[in-house]
Amino acid sequence: MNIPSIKVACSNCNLRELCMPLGLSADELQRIDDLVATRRKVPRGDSLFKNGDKFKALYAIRTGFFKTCVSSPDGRDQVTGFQMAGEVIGLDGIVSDLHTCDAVALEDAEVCVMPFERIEELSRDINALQRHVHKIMSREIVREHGVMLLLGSMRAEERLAAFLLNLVQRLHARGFSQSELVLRMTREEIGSYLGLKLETVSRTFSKFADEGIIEVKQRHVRILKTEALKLLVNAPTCQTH
Amino acid sequence: MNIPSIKVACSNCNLRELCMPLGLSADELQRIDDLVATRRKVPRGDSLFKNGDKFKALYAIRTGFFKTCVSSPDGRDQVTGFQMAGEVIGLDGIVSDLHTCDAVALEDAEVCVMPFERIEELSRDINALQRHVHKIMSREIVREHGVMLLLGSMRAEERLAAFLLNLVQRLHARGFSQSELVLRMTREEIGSYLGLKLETVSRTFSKFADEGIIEVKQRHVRILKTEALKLLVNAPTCQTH
DNA sequence: CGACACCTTGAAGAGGTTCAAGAAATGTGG
DNA sequence: CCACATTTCTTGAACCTCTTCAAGGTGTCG
Repeated sequence: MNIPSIKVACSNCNLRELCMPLGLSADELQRIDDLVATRRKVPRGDSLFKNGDKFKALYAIRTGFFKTCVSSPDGRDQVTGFQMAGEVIGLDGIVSDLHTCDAVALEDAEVCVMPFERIEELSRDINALQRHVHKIMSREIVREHGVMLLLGSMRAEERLAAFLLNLVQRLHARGFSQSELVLRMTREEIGSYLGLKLETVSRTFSKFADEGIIEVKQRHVRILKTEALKLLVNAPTCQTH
Repeated sequence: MNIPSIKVACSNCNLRELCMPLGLSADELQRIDDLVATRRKVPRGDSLFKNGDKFKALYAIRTGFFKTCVSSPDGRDQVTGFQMAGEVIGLDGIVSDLHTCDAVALEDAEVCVMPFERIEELSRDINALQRHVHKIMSREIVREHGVMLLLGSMRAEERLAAFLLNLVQRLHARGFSQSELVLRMTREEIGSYLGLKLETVSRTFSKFADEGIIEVKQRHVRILKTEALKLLVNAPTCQTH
């Protein structure tokens, strides 16, 4: 009775409410268990998939932390997102049957492999799953709208403030602290995501620390004044008129 | 026999190959005709939907030109895309049942209203439609990755060059010229999309014109050296080492 | 024709980058 | 377990791109 405990099953996964729809019948739940073909471990630094890889599956992150990044023909690259437990990656591959970005584990990770054919098959039968898949994709579109707003119209401090608030908010939803976090990515990766150079990220961290808004020790960040960060995001270039 | 000619029908729409899947059976095609509930005219300057509106349908653009834009709580806004005939808008509304951006017609437009409930219903039966919906959403995600790369790592000239190339390429796919185009948006809207100020957009247009790469007369642009634009996009800050 | 929106151009200024050097942490191999 | 190599982070100073502010020109529509 302990060997079957290895069995991959959404029904008893504590992340289910993050990556699967709610309110499924017992029968539907059982069928969804079959969705996850296997699990796959990805050691820190390895890629789950790369630009150009054939698209076969979506991946639900069980543990660990990822970044996704695209690169232009001339070698520049851009981090398009950081993903944590319960989030789904691989959506970029659907349109052309090839992945168009790299997904790199920033710490040892494990993902649930959900073959896309099977997702499509099942979501024809289970309305809640169909709706769920649509929502996941729409959520990603809306998230990217937010990043475009950030990249297109915010200044360095606002970008970093928005970044920190977004991270703690997502971590908090997973039971972690609202005020303390450990960055899993380098300053350079943060900079790439935010459209800034690593020096600017570092300087801005220091500035926030000087102002008593946060405490920074390498990758350990403690937020002392959440309100100050929120103010920074919503009140741009100090217009008081 | 001429009143029914008003009937909304994908099966005899010349844009079908842009917004609908290929290789449908006659039967499937007939059922897809029912997808489009109505058409809706949107005069220039009006919104098709606004941030906060209830999400009910996706819209396929039949004629005209749209911009979509999001805005932050403090009033900044960001153009997230420009859409033309054959493209589908409204995907942002799926996740929360509310639209999270505005879709504004930049010229008199007409759209096909496709109630989302009906899309979901039909795509459970017609595999090609299901796959198509997934691809449309994935395509939007990939497009936004490209915009993030542009906003995060390109300089003004590269951004504008990429923007022009993208526009003509899409226009060309619709049977228009490869080298001549009429901008439907203001410099300010271009700037918002590209993360630049309108003056920078204007100056960069002038610079390209001085260099003989394009001709600009207000909103009329003629591309004289496509290759020069492509070079600008792929060869950044003149690194030759 | 006049009002309004849109576009262009110049000059000064700011925010972020680049280049450079050194400090701190991390990992590796003996 | 320590020493060394490597990666990551911080900070300063000079520079550059884009922005801001301002003024004038162009086009359009009632």
